[in-house]
Amino acid sequence: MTSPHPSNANPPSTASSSPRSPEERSGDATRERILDAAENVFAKQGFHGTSLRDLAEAAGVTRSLIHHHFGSKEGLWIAVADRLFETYRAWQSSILREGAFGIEGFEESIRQFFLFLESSPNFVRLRAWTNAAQSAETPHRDLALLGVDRLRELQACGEIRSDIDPASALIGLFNLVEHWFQARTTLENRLGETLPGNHEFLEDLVRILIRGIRPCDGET
Amino acid sequence: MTSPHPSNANPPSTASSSPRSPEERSGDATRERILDAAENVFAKQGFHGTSLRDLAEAAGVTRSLIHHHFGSKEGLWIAVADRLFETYRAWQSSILREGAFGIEGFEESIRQFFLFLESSPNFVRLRAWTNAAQSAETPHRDLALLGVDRLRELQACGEIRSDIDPASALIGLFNLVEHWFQARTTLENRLGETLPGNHEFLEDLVRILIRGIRPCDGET
DNA sequence: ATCTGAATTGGCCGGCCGGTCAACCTCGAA
DNA sequence: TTCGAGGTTGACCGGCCGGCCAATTCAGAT
Repeated sequence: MTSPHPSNANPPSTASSSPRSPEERSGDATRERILDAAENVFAKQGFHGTSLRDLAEAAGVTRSLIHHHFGSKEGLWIAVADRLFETYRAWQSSILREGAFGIEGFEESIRQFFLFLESSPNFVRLRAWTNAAQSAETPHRDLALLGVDRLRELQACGEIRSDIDPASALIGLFNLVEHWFQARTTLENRLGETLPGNHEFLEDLVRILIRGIRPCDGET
Repeated sequence: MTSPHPSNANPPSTASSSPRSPEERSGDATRERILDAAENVFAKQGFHGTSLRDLAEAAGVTRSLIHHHFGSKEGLWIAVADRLFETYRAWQSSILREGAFGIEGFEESIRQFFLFLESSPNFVRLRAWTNAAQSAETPHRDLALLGVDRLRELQACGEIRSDIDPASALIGLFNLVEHWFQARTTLENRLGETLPGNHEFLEDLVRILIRGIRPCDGET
């Protein structure tokens, strides 16, 4: 954003903490309000299932204002996706970089990723929409490949069985956790009370995956 | 001004531009043709991303004809989904009922399900859309619960470790396979040539899952 | 030959879509 | 006090949407 006067970058009214103030004329606050509302609506209805009028009503603003701040419906969608994905990227990066090494680090990654998705239903649903549309999406090759490298190191140390591709293990981890939340509604319909709770499933999943990728006794 | 005399205003009888096939006047054949085309378009673009005009053009018919045969856009969507889902149901049923017993039967189920999804990309994509929309969908509780029972029997025989919920194992199986195909495009962007091929991933997946759910030596 | 009913068509409708525009409001800088 | 820039609004546009309908075609029964 090009600002003609960057020297004085104070918030306009210092004590505007009241959330429902009708004199909220701050562009930044309005942007945030639109983003928050759009995130919920887009996550629920997808891009094509959502109209600009839906978004304007949810945010309590006029259509023109959305266009003023985000240029177009697609611009708003991208802004929503970028914000959600940036949160995710930061999370994943911290998991991969500061996570403990060894097989315990792998287990911890599963739990962390599970808890993150559990706390971000909008992210899960937006991912489901982009999955269905098979949209290009930002690559993040670096982080994914970093994860594969981590597993490859573990494999070299004999912590992971040698007869599987580390990429398969990584994909399995991410797919299992992500699809658990994406398919939860469908699974509830099909399994009813037989469906495990979130934490029960997480523990079973960790048990299965950890034993599944470890070498057998005496195996290198 | 619109002419209020529709009786003989503009006779379009002379020289119809597109010569339709003379024998193609069978209602059933047309229905099938519309269903086939709609399956491809819906799978690619989803319900809200597809217009009746898209569908008519893809099927080579007029909009009115679609309305005549299926009542509405939603009726066509449901017809497409029903046809795909019925194929899937028959498959799953045969897998669960005639599949070999024992842990080999479980392994065989993974492979069968994998091959089925590999051969039905439209089914995979339609499932992705319904997942994202979290639409109700037909329950099929019976088949899912039958699978859980199968695994519970195996667990009682000591073929499956006792410290996991059979439902978790079943969900893991289905989620892994289905999400592999649903997320394949995204994974290609992220992993590039590091992404395993279909069959390599299937074999790794079987290895991980089978060892992951088996009891340890000496364990009941 | 005639009738009949389903298959099929083009044209039309009201309504919603995303987007644009000129104006208005508000407030801080000059 | 003036001024201007950004925030905000409502009205408006052309176009596409799903759906509806009267008219036409045609295969097969009578």
